[in-house]
Amino acid sequence: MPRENREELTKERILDTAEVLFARKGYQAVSVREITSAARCNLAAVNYHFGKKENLYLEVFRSRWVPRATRIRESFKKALAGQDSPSPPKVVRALAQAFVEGPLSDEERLRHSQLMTREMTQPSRAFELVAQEVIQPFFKEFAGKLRSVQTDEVDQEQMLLNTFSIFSMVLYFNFARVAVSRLTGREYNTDFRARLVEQITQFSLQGLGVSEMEA
Amino acid sequence: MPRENREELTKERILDTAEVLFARKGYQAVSVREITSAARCNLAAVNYHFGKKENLYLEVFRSRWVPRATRIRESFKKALAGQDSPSPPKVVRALAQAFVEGPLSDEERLRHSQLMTREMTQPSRAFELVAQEVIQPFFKEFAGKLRSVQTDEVDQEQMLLNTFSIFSMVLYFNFARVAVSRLTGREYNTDFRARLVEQITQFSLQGLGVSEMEA
DNA sequence: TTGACTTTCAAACGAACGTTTGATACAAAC
DNA sequence: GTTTGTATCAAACGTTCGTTTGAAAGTCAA
Repeated sequence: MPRENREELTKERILDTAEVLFARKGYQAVSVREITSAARCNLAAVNYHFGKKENLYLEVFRSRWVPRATRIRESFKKALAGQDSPSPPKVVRALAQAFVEGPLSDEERLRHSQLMTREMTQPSRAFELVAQEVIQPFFKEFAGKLRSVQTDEVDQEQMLLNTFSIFSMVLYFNFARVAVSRLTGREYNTDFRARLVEQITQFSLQGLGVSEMEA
Repeated sequence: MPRENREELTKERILDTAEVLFARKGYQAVSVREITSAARCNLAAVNYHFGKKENLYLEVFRSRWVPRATRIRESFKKALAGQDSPSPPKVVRALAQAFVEGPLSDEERLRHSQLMTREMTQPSRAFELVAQEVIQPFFKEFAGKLRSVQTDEVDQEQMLLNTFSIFSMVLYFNFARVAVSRLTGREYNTDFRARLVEQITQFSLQGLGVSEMEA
């Protein structure tokens, strides 16, 4: 096995494992030993490849979280491709689908929103990365696509707050899925996810003051 | 100083300190030494009064979080007192106010929603307590007050999902206040909180399909 | 085959962790 | 005044933590 492959394999395995564990338990609750033994490599590998534990956490966001956020965003874009000014219902539905059904696996979605929620409740150095490279651009793009229709009446702050409102649902229905499943008594499967997309879409559209019949 | 007072003082001081730190940094990220030195007592006090660290965490929820949730709920009830079937706008506004302006101080609100968010993303033994004694009853009460107006059209699951949608905003605008402040460029002060109540109320009412003019 | 370089490994480092211990101080009961 | 029970304390317990070390194994160019 060539040198570059071997190096990559261990490093990548560590990143994959670390992301799962950090998302599930949080930074402090995961030990380096737990990561390396789950990734089937030596304890010293983390320090060799990443210098220290904190750098590994940051690298998880750089090399795993951000690309996944990009995939979600691409999925959102693709759903609206070929329409110069898509109607609000289409924009909102595209958003909800990208986040709740979207291109990710179920485990990936959970991981993604768990890591994000952790950074929002307790921002670390990774939050800068997340805010600058992902959230802010995406919010602007989303607000831009919505504003193209409902121009003058709604000022920029209102639009931003509306985006937060929609986004709060998207985030909540992902990270709080245990609680949601428990309280609704419904399993978190394909059917229920479709139902959640419906809920987010309809509630948001009405929240925005847009008739859903425009679609 | 009498025996019972002295005992209580230390124990209560530990609970107060522990709640602040657990909310801010999470269970694992807070050490017993950090708690006891911030509470100005001996290291062994935690084990003497609570047996072990995990019991202290649970007791924080029992003796601090739940009573605070009750205060929020009472505030919500009081705002609707004397009205046998309050209009949806009044119900929703009462909810938003109870959570965003409400009877708590700003720090208390942040603490409250941070602890809650932690339990939703990563349920511990405290989640059972929170779900059974607080969330479920409150959801039922809230849904009941809303349903009294819009009876037949909306089934129970729909009502529950609507409640989740509203609740997601309430939670989000509290726990993600750093991110919200950063992205809106607005300080989290009295004015902005009033603005957030307005946002949650209006967005939710429209989301529920209720004209805000009914108020 | 040698030498330079990269990666892996077992072992150990000091520090910090949650918890226990036994002594001490103190208030109330007899 | 002695006994009983409670609360606090400094000190130490064994364990686990993140990190470092130096040797071993491996790759590849010269």
